[in-house]
Amino acid sequence: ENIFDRSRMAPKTPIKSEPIDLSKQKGCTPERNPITPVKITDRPQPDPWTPTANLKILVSAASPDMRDREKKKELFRPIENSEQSDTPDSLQYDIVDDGTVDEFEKQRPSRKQKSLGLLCQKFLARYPNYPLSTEKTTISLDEVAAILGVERRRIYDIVNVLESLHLVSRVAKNQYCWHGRHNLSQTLKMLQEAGELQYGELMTSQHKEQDLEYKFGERKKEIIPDSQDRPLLDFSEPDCISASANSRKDKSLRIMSQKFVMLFLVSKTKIVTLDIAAKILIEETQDTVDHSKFKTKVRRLYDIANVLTSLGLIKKVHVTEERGRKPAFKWIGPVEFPENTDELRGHSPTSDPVPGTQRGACVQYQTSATGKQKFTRHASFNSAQPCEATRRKVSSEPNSPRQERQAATANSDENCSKMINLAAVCRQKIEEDTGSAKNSNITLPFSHLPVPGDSDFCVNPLPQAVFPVVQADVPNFSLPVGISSQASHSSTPADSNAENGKPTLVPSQPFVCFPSSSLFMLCHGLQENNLSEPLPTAGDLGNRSAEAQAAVPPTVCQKRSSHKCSSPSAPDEEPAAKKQTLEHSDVPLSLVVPKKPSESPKAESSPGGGCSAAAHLENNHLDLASPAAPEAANKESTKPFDCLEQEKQSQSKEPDEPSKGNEHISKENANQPFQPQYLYVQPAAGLSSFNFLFSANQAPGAISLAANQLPSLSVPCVMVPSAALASFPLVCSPSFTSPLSPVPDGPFSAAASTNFSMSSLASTSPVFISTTAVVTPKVSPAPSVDPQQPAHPALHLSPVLTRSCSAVKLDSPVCMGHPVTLLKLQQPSSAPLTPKSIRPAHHEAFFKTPGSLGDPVAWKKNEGNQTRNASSVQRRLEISSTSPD
DNA sequence: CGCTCCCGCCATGCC
DNA sequence: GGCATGGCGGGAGCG
Repeated sequence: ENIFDRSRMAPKTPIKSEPIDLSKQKGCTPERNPITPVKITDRPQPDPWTPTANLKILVSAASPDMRDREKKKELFRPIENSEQSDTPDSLQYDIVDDGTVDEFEKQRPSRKQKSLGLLCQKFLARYPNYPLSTEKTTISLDEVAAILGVERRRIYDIVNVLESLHLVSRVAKNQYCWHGRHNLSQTLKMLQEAGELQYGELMTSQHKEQDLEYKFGERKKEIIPDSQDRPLLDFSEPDCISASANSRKDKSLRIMSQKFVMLFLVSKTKIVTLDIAAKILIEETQDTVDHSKFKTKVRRLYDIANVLTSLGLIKKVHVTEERGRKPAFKWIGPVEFPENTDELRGHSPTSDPVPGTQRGACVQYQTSATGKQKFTRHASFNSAQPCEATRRKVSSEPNSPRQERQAATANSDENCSKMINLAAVCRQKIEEDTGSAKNSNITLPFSHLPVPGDSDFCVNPLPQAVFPVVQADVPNFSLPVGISSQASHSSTPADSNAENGKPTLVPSQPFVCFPSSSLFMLCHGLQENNLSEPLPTAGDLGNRSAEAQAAVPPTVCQKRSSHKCSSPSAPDEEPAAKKQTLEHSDVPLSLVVPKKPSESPKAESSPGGGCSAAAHLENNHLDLASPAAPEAANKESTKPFDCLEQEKQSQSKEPDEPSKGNEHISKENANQPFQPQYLYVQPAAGLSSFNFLFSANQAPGAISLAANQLPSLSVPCVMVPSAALASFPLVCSPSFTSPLSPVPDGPFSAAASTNFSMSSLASTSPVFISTTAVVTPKVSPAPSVDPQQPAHPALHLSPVLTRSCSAVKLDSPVCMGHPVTLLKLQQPSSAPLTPKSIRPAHHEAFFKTPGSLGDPVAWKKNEGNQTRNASSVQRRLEISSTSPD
């Protein structure tokens, strides 16, 4: 024990680093020692803090209780130091304590020393933030309780909150599995998305507490009936876990924790006061809010807040209002999540626990290196969780059994409010569907989250994560083909490939809308710039390329996928994407396009017929692009598409926002990213009733299909039945595929992509499929700007992909993934596209900035990436055209 | 004085 | 019935 403590002590000071984690395992971290002088002092003192130390030790030996106390004390000290200080005071502080009271203290450690927050820090210090995927750390509640010197009850409080964020998962009685923060980003992303669905509007609109309260109350009741009970996100644990364990009733603390986090994520200000949060949470749960309940809720929130504070996700602040000063908490964790959490991870280890910093950084980071890492990690991650991984994608939830259950339930149930859960559900479904239908491969990347696409709904993001999508996308194309490709990449290069893949395909598409009945849209995401994030690698290149890619995405994606496999290029691309993000974050996408895919393509190739498809894809994208593409390169090409879309949009627009969004996007895109382009396909042969729009970006695949022979298309989109639509304005499609897709595994991932089958379509109702949310990126620039875009055809869309990744699943039956075959879309190339009006020049004008979109939030422009994209969904597709031809 | 929130009773539910 | 969980709220530490 002594040893243990010591190590800890040393580190104390520097809080930042993750000393904690390391400490325990590694012992002392070098860092620490050096860091604080203070420590040194500490060290010198051997074990005994106080003169009586020795005596104490003896006593403790005799008495377990004493021992515990001592432990506590010691433990606390370190922690306190770390926290409180950074300053040397800590030493003094400690010393003082020791000296003064010694025993007394032991007996009566100050309340602070016993706080849940400190306890949680101690707890966290025992485990690495980013444990190797391979190692699974199991936590024994009894053991931990004993070590930390607290009753088990307290450990439950901590673990429940950690579980809500997926830092741990329950494996069995008394046993929890430590996952660390690898999935934190994803989890947060999911929560953000879920939160937006639930609270987004409210928050967006304003923070006012009251407003919120009211709104929430109303909404929740309306919307979320059930959701409350079940965890929005389930995090399930690994498949492995016994399902039985979970069976119990939902843990309110866990749900509460998630909701609480959601509030932060949705909040513009990132500050949430306890009373508001309590009210909101109470309302959800119950109608009656009596004072006592309120008090209880607040107490719980304190518990949760303490843990979150220890995690470095929030910090306490005070908000002064009319009524006075109110306690509140501010979110200091990551705001935008790349989908990949991984990035962070990579860094994090180094850095520390203090989340704030890192996280914030995350976004920024995205350097190539990071990106790579990410992927890699994912891969590893997946591997780690084999079972699940396969099925679900990694990202989202690892666990499966539960999830499955939930999913199932959800499906059946309907969970309710769909909107709310929609995203999640959709995702799952998609996955499931795909899986079942296809292979299961689907694994999709989705895992990330579904990104919602729309501005409204989806707030988030899409971003990065997406990548996986790509893969998915690929698969989409044609399974057969896709698969091959996927497989290949998966196998290969693995990460890179995967990454590439993701983007490629489908990136993310954002969503769909549709009012009109007969239309069917497919959008790809565009990627927003961000998306790309996934791509880590090359950073630089990436930027541009990414942008370029973004524009191109679809095509690119495909290419990528293929490329990836084959070549290195892939990596680059990804990175690029990221960069884009970084750079342009704002911009989402541009339409343009891209082309280029071919560049690398090939390699992978495709195998046979299917392959051919794949191959085609590339070609296709070309095709797609072609019409546009060639131009695309120029950017102008896009126009046509735009036109179509616009029209549609106009029609569809129902949602105003969307349109706006689009516009915005476009502008942004202009910057660089791509715009999403869409191809409008007239109903051709079989589709009589449907019109299709493909996003140029993604389109490739799809299109290609049409053009080519693909027997069936698989689009990574989601389909929604019109009926469903009615209720909802938008649907996002996740790009399924993509999302995370780490897919390394391969097969599935590909599978993931959804296919739509005509049958589904049959309904005539309008459907939208989007892959990515991309939406609108800023197109405009393209024309003029060529600079960016032009660049890297190779890139591929990655960015887009990313976003799109998040797929949405629909609960409704609608979704599905059947393969659709659109055979006919004729349009192979450009023709279809149409351009109705493209406004090239204007595009910028058209596109509104993100801001215009409704959600400002989304806009985080910053890198933002992701978000933006999401919103795009609705947007129209405007593309700028530039001069195509 | 009031914000925090520790502490532990006790309900719930699995085994 | 025993045990693991975890809801809950009294009431005390602390600023």
